Amino acid sequence: MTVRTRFAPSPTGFLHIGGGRTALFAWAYARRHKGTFILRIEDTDVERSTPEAVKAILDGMQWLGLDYDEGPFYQMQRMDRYKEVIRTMLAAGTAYHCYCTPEELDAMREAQRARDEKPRYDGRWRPEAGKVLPPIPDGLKPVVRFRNPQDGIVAWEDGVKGRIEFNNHELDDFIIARSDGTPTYNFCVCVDDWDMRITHVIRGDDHVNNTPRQINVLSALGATLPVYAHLSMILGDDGQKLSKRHGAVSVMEYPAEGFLRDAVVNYLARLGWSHGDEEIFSMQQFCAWFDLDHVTPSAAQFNTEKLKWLNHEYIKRTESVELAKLLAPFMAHAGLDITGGPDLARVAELLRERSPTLVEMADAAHYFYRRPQADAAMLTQHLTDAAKPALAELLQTLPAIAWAKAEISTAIKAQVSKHGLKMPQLMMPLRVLLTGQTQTPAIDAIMHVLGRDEALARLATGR
RNA sequence: GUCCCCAUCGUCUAGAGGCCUAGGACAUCGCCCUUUCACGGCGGUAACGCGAGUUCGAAUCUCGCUGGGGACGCCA
Repeated sequence: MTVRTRFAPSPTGFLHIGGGRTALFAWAYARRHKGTFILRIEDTDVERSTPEAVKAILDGMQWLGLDYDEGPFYQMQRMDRYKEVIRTMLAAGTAYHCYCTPEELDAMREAQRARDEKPRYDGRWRPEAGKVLPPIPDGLKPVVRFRNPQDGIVAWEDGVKGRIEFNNHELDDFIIARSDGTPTYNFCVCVDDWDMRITHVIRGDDHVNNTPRQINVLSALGATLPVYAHLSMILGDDGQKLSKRHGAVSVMEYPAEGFLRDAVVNYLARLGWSHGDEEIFSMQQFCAWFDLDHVTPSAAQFNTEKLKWLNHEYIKRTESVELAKLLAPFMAHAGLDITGGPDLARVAELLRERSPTLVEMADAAHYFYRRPQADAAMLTQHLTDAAKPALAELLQTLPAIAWAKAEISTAIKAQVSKHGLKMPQLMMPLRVLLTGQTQTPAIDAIMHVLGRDEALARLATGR
């Protein structure tokens, strides 16, 4: 039997980081087993579903590199099928009409809560042998409820949590079709998973409570049950539940903040799953390794510091030409025109060791494309009287040397020793004049990349 | 309230009864390297929530407690 997994988001917002990881795991499981990965859009909540959200989810998955083999299927386009199944269930007696109004249901729940009971439908419209049902109210459209078994237990061997069981009497007869005839989530999922021959349902933890209901429906339908595997949730950096106030919760905020795709995927893969001591691995490697056995059942806290570290590792491993391509949009976004300046790949090469993200790299690249503003205090501090003669003489010698890193370094060191200075005494003023900063890569490398004319022009301002 | 789930360093985790005086990674601290800051190298601090039990032996199994989380919609 070939493995078939699915990712089934509801299009009510962007693809958040938790959904991204769920998709990643479901995808990886399919890839690992040479199976099929299906994308299904659960848009039966017409009120909240939007085309923009569908696009946002598609964009998020594409950025993560999660390709699907079938779909996207839209539940709204499968209405006829759901209604057909509801008709057969009604006929088979595994579902029935209920004429309770929402107000009636609210009152019922309230009363139960007041009695410290678990709120659940009391079955007043559930047909039983010998039971007399209430008279059908005029002009009221009924909902359809699933006739849930009242005895016994529903249990399954969860792919990540192990055996989980519920008592059927904890469950009530939930609504499978609204009074307007549209089917509800817990029902559509069953029909879809059945029709799409899903073998492994890998989804968020919050669905554990839906699982026994879905198993019961599937059983009533005579369907074979998939394997269920519930992934624990991802908490924010502060240990709190992820929400809008937690900064980057949308997957698409990560590329915007200068994170590399592979780094984010790698990081997500390690949240709740591990392969021994492996920390850095490719997507391909992940697919080869991924298994449910090593998915942790406990919740994981997102750690941006570690993501940054990983991102930096990936930046350090990226070819400078490739890095320049990734960096270019961030330069433009920072308002830096790189045409006419040094080759961006050479700049990236110098900055990669010190830039955990592309945003930070672009930020650090400013002075290569824009002359620094002289900071009076900084100059006073570093451009000392002791350094000035050395600088003046350096300016005399630089025009004549071969413009290569080693030659530049030699020329600087010559002045350092000739004027009896310590290295930093000349390096720091050079650094400030060249970059306007005190923290930069090596001076000789910067001068080399800047080019002789530009370097001399900047140094001349300190004379 | 009821049901369900979870529980190893600050964080992500290794760990499926002896290999654990609990390993790795991020963060943190110290030292080294050094042309500043980084990078890098070396080293350190730091955890099995508590209590019973099973066993010759428990981070690993069982039970209880405590603490977290989730679900209880004509939302998904």
